[in-house]
Amino acid sequence: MLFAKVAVGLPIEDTFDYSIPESYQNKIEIGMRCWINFCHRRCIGYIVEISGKSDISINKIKPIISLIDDEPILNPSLLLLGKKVAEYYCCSWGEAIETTLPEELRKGKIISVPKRQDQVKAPNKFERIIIEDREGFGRFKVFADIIQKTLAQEQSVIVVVPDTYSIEEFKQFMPVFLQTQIISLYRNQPKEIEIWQKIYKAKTSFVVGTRSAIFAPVSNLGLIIVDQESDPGHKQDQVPHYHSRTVSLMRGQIENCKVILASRVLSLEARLMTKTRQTQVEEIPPNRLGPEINIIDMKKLPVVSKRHTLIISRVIQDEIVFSLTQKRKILLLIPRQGFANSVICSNCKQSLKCQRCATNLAYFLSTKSVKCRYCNFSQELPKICPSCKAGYLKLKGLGVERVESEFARLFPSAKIERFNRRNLDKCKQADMVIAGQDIFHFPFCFDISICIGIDNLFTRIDFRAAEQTMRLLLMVVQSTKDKVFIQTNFAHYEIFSALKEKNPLKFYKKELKIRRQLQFPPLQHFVMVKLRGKNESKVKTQAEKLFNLLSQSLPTKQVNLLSLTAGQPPKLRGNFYWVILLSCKDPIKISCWLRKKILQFTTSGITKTIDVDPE
DNA sequence: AGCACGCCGACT
DNA sequence: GTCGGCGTGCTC
Repeated sequence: MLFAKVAVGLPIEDTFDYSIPESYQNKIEIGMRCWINFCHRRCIGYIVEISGKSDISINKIKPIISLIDDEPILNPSLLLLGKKVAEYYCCSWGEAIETTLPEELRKGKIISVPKRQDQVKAPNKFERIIIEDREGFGRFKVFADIIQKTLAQEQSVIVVVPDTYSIEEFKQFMPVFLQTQIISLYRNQPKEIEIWQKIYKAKTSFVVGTRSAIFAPVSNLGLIIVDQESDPGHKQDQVPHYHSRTVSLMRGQIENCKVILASRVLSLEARLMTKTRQTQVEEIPPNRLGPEINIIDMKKLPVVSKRHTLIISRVIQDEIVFSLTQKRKILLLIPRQGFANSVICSNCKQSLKCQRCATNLAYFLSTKSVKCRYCNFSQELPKICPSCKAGYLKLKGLGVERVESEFARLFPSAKIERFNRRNLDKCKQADMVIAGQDIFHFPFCFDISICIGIDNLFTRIDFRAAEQTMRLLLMVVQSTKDKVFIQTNFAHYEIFSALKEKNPLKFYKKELKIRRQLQFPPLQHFVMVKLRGKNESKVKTQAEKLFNLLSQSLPTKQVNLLSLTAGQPPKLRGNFYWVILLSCKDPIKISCWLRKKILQFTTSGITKTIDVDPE
């Protein structure tokens, strides 16, 4: 009698034993998919072990219905990677396996894969390399050299970038002979299965893709590059909430290969790694003297009138006029969407709220509508206040659309273009480009850059707010030749003096010190347990109950239970949220215990999700 | 996660 | 009496 241990893509801890019918006994291999009857349903199982015995009583064991694959579609190292991801990110092995696979394969689509030959691999070792590219794009030359060497040794390369646009960008920075070898990979792309299959079959491949590409089924892996490693696009927004940086290091260790983490502005996580001896650090210095940096203190500006608050200060306005006559290229950065942040009643002072979320609706001029930034709910702008039926509605908080219309009025002769990902060519010819943070996905360079409306980026109650703002502003500095203007009400903040002194390291040193004092990431890992449900008070009481349960049974002193708070925002898409925050040195220590606690804590109407290293 | 089982209230 | 609401627990 032969038994297979099978993992399923459900949030359940164990693998399950199934008997293997006679006809499959000499065909079955670890890493194949099969159909099984599980919990009154037919579902897909992933074979992770084959054994002559089982600890489960024989009358409970059901047979495998059928094998889906002729050959394993998961090789041993990908199975092991799935296991590590599950342990670290606190999900089941089956769930982790499923995130490594394209959707059609998770649904049972049959594909043919060749028999895997034993990998003949040059002796390699796990190596961690960190590159900070302060030049802006100089790292691509370094990448091209090492990629070429790796491919020449008949080893595969995986490059992970934060979004699909960056795949194209990466391609363009490669020399032509490498460009032609690139296979783009991202979830739900056309012909995803064919491409996946092609990568599986090839002896070596050069894959460039978004975060899921870290699971590409390449053979003979020799190099992983995580580019723009500090970009939030590297974090998966569904369970398991994995991060390309973390998974790339896991895979590098399993497959004994080089892992390069690179960025124009490194994350604090990567910065901390540079302090250890096992990490090789390379810095690409800027190839020119940086721009002059001007911090405009809005508190010191004269108030013109209460009605007309100035969008930009006089200094900046003069600078723009002058620069336009000199035909210099201007960037106006305003990282806020829409026309106005919120819509407030002049009588009852209530702002328009989303029906499904605890959020303010923002006004969009282009569609003359109000929209929720979280759930995309939108409606026409009401004429009168819906809550008091009196008074009129006022627009508050400037967004990019308002800035655009104001600038068109202020500088009628200038060619102003609002940046989006489809009008690159127009932006290249414009005098002035108005853009949000997404501008930095493209290799633009400006003479003058102006940053406004950034105050609420770093005053957010989020421990990463300062770091993220610094990252954005440093990217502005890197992309500017002559002058940078930053308009703020908080000119005395540390972040600005570090920028002005051109000493970002001063900021990062201090920031790391604060994180160390508070025992925050990257020195500790956060683990977030989110509870969600339709009934507000029930979510709250259950969250309190779970919090108390956890506090009574903390496994070791290394695990800290930090807080129980309402979600941010507290209501989203009709669900109320409560969040329990834990911290620890090593998530693996926490996840097994946490999963058990949470699995035994079942309450109907409430969904729990775990996010390790939340953004 | 799904889905069956079981325990209570409303109703022909 | 019994239909169905949802809370609880199991899945090889």
